[in-house]
Amino acid sequence: MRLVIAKCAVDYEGRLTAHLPLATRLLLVKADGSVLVHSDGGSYKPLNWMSPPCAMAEVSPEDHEVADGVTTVWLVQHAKSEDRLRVLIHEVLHDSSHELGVDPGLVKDGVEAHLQKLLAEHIHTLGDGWSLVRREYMTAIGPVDILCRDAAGGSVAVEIKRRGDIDGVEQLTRYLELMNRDPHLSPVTGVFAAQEIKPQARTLATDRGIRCVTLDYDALKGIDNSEHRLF
Amino acid sequence: MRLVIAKCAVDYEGRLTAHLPLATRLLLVKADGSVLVHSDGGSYKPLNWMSPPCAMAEVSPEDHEVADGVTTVWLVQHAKSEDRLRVLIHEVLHDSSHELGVDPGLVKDGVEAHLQKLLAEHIHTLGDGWSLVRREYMTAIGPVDILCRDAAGGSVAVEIKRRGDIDGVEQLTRYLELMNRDPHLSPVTGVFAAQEIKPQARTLATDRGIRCVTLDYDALKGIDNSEHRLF
DNA sequence: CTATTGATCTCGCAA
DNA sequence: TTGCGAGGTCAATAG
Repeated sequence: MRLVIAKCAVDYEGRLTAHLPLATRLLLVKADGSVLVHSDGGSYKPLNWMSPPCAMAEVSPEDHEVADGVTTVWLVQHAKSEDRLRVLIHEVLHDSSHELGVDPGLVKDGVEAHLQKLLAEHIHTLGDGWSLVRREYMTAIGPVDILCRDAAGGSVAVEIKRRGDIDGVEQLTRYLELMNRDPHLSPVTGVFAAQEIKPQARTLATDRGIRCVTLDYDALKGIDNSEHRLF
Repeated sequence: MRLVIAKCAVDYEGRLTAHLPLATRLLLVKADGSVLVHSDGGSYKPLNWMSPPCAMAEVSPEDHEVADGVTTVWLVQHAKSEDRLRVLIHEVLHDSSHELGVDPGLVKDGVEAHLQKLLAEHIHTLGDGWSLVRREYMTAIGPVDILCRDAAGGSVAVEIKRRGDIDGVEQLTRYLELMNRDPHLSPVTGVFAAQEIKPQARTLATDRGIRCVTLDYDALKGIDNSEHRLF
């Protein structure tokens, strides 16, 4: 990893065109050749960047650029597209390189995938006698999060969100419409499950005969832990 | 801006829980107090981070952490939520600070707003004899990107996306439903225009009688340039 | 202030 | 490889 603090201007051409006027910024060159241009504020998103796979070459500035005070030009070209970045460097204030090695990576907990897995494993929390058919049940317009059967043997499509919004209700409605046209599945009822359900989404869902269930992530994890302890 | 290369482990607690095992990484502390943890690969997204507003404090490690080899702990606390980041530093390999000043910011060109402007100016690319009524035509549920008339004088609502997804078709459908209730406008047909249209979106649109058009940004720009050359 | 929507989205998973 | 949905989404804009 190479860290450069430099007075520079940057031009990007690719999916869009973008330009950064002359200022002092951090240029970060990673081991895979990718480049990030960061300012001293904003968020974690760089002002400009090039994603891997790409290659960086230091080239000589053109005459008019030399006249403007440019000393070096970094030309960063994406390997599989026409995306390219030109960094016009006027002055280098810091330049250092460091060996970091491969990162073991991030361990996450608490996102929707985990909710889905937990609910699938404990589908009976939706009702006594309920059973899982499968997760990510594929339909022509996309996968339903969970397909299961209620105590009476009726099919139930479950849509899971971390935050239950109107979009999620629309999505589930589309699935239900489609699945109810399939005589092998019909009738299919719907359950909208989320850690938090917005009032508008709840109203819309209820109006369409979709049951709303608020999920308690910690409680589900608790069930999971206590069941594991049985072994 | 402070740049630190250090052997460290990181724990995040907030909207989710995440952990980074011990490894050598870049710690980037910006002027607003925000912190980014970068590895030597991946893309522009940090492995872990804290967004402003937040405050960073160096605290003493606990006894068991000292036993593990921790020399310093950075505690980064978000100002308006319970989000916090703990960086357990084992060894500092580089540490430097730099004054960057305020950044003038990025200038962009080629996003959805430009597509809309270009298509409005060259509405005849949708069909001979077509004419623009207006951009951002206001309805009770929001603005339709473009309202125009076809050669026969029929009203056409155009929804523009950079990438055509199912959401965009749903949006256009809602506009069409509403507009077709207005006797002054009805009948209104729909055009779904995007640089790239997903198969599922195309299927849904076609099923609803909405025409799909793939936009070529460079071609539209080309038309624009060649027309400018006439003056 | 909240709500909506685009993004050079990025990232991960599954067909 | 490609497509699709989630994201600690972020960030800009409208209401």
